[in-house]
Amino acid sequence: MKIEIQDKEQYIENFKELLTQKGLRVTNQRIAIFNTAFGCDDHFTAEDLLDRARQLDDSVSRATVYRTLPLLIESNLIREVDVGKDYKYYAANRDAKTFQAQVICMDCEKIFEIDAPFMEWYGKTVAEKLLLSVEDQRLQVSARCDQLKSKGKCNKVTSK
Amino acid sequence: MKIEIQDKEQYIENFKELLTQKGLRVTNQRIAIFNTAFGCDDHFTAEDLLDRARQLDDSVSRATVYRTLPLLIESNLIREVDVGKDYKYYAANRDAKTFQAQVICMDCEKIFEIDAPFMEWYGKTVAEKLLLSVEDQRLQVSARCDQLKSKGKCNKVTSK
DNA sequence: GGTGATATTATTATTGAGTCTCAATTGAGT
DNA sequence: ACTCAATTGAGACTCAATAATAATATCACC
Repeated sequence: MKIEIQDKEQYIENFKELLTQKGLRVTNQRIAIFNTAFGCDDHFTAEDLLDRARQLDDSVSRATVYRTLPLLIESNLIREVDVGKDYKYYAANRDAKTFQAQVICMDCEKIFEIDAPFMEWYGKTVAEKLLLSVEDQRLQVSARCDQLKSKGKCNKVTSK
Repeated sequence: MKIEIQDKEQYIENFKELLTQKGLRVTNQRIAIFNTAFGCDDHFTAEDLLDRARQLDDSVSRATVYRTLPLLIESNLIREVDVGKDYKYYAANRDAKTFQAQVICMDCEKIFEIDAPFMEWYGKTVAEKLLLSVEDQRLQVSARCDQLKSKGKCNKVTSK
């Protein structure tokens, strides 16, 4: 689909602009990392991103991936998803949607993100009662996909 | 207060019973770790627990703390609290209350736990729509205690 | 009380995600 | 093309947590 490609071109232009605006350089590595991250349809870890980015540019190093991730998050091109594991997941922000709830299957590690505006209000209310100002919040649901598996709909991921 | 002490005695008896029921031994180290963990009024990390347990019994090792923690959790004597840091917090379960929401102050790392039955229902509903069965869930709120600090009520913790 | 099989332990080494250092390289303005 | 500060990759490092191992304690039986 042509529109998708044009979309991506536009996003990469935005990314380049953001870099120059911040006085940062447009390097091959940053572009490779951006293209990889933004091209991912699923949730990915920093290590996933490293592996995939190296397929575009094998000079990309782990340090650069970790250095570029905050840039991509800050510019709202990707989002960080903490599901209580000891590593973080990330996902491309292709549309303007925000999600406040994450459901993760403990078996296949598939992540579902859900818009939960009520929850946002709820957490804010709870925190304000404690005289705290909310910085960030999320509903984190750990689940199992027995039903999905029995229907053959569970995309079991290769073991890590 | 005498009642408190009796309570604790009863809990320690429960713990000893659980150990023997599982065919595990009642060792000095396990008792020291239990006493320390159950005696903590605040939230503590595994490392905190190690330090404090060693004040009772300096032979307690880090590995034993990490081995005993799951036992204490399984027997419902303490609970694990994941606040999105790269280490976990724990807290004694002195009463039968369960909490579904955690508010953590990003400045002083103080943790507030709140009973949020609505949240539990909400998460369950969300997961079931995805054909997933809920294993565990929590509302995680990251906040700042500016108001508490300005009132001198923020118990700033020593820097880690 | 002694004996042996078995748990349990402390010590040490290792893992794994993420960070830091620093010499070498590179992009962008001139 | 030249310059120089920004950026890089490689590898050492951190820190929480886990595994491996060899020493120690405990229990059942005598």
